[in-house]
Amino acid sequence: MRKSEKLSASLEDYLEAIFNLLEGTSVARSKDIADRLGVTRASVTGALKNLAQKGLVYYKPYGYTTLTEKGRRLAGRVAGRHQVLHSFFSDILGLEEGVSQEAACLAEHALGPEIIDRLTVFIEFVSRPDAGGKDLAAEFGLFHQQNSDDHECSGGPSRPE
Amino acid sequence: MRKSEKLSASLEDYLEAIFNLLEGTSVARSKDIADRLGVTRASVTGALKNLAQKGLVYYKPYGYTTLTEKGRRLAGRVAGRHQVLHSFFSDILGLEEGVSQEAACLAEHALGPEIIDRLTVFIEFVSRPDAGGKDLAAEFGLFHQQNSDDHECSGGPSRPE
DNA sequence: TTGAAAAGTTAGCCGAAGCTAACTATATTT
DNA sequence: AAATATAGTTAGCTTCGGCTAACTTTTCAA
Repeated sequence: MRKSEKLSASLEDYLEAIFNLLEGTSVARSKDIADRLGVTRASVTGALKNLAQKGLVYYKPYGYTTLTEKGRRLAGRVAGRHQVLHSFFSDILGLEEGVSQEAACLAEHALGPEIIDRLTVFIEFVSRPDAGGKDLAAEFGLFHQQNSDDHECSGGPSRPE
Repeated sequence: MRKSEKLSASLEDYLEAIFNLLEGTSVARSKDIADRLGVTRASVTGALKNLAQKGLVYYKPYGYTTLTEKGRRLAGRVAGRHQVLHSFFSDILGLEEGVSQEAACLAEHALGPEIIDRLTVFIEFVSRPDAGGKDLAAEFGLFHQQNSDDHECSGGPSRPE
């Protein structure tokens, strides 16, 4: 029962998608997973077989797909990482919803537990009611705004890159 | 000259490695790139051809490899992302050197310019001399330490995972 | 109830990025 | 200068994770 061999980013994505679909009352249909991840149904079938083989989902061709206990735990952790990152990007850095979500999706596979744990504590720290009588996020919002005024030259979106 | 088709994480790693090697007085030998990235020399050859084809490095079999102007710019940006992330993990979250480096390596490919820019400003914000008379990083260090005492149960490293 | 539409599966292909093994070129040592 | 060690290359294989096209199963509506 050890190691679990660490999932690929791709498989983590599938697991997380299933987890989220199952939460939203609806059932985890192959089509929905495909849509959510922007892949074809065929790819989903492949991934499900893979996850089933690893004991993370119950899979039966043409049947309902659900998570095993192990799969649910793992998926929950992935979703948790996502949540923490999203919260940091959104609530603290004050980035737009879309940007925050996308970045959280990408980064959630790259960052290990040490980072996520520490970041969690950091968010807690910054959000605690008595932060020396200041709201750090709000304060940073101001700082950032002033700062961007300094650098903004014309009106267009910066960084054509 | 547009799009540049966005490099894969792997190719960004090669580019960054070459960039770093070239900075450290030494020249970018294939063997060194291989060692640094933990891949075989054969893989390096493949990557170099690929990068050359994209106009990012000058490559001649058995010859010296250097960056083109375009390659240098791009590599610099990647290295910059790395630096920003490392600084955040290390200086603000107070994570160990090793953990910070590793995480920066992995995350640097996932996060877009919006995040990196904003994070840069955030670091600046937190590090500015007059942060309401407080050193946020140090304060967080304390907070985190107390906090971890609460959760630490036995003596061993947490999260056997 | 039957027949089309939608969902799911299968087979076979592709590109990326690694690897090994065997080869070639360059460097170093004697 | 010849021999050997080291660096670099090539060819061919593997795995992963997508894709398309064609097929099967299920669902649903006439």
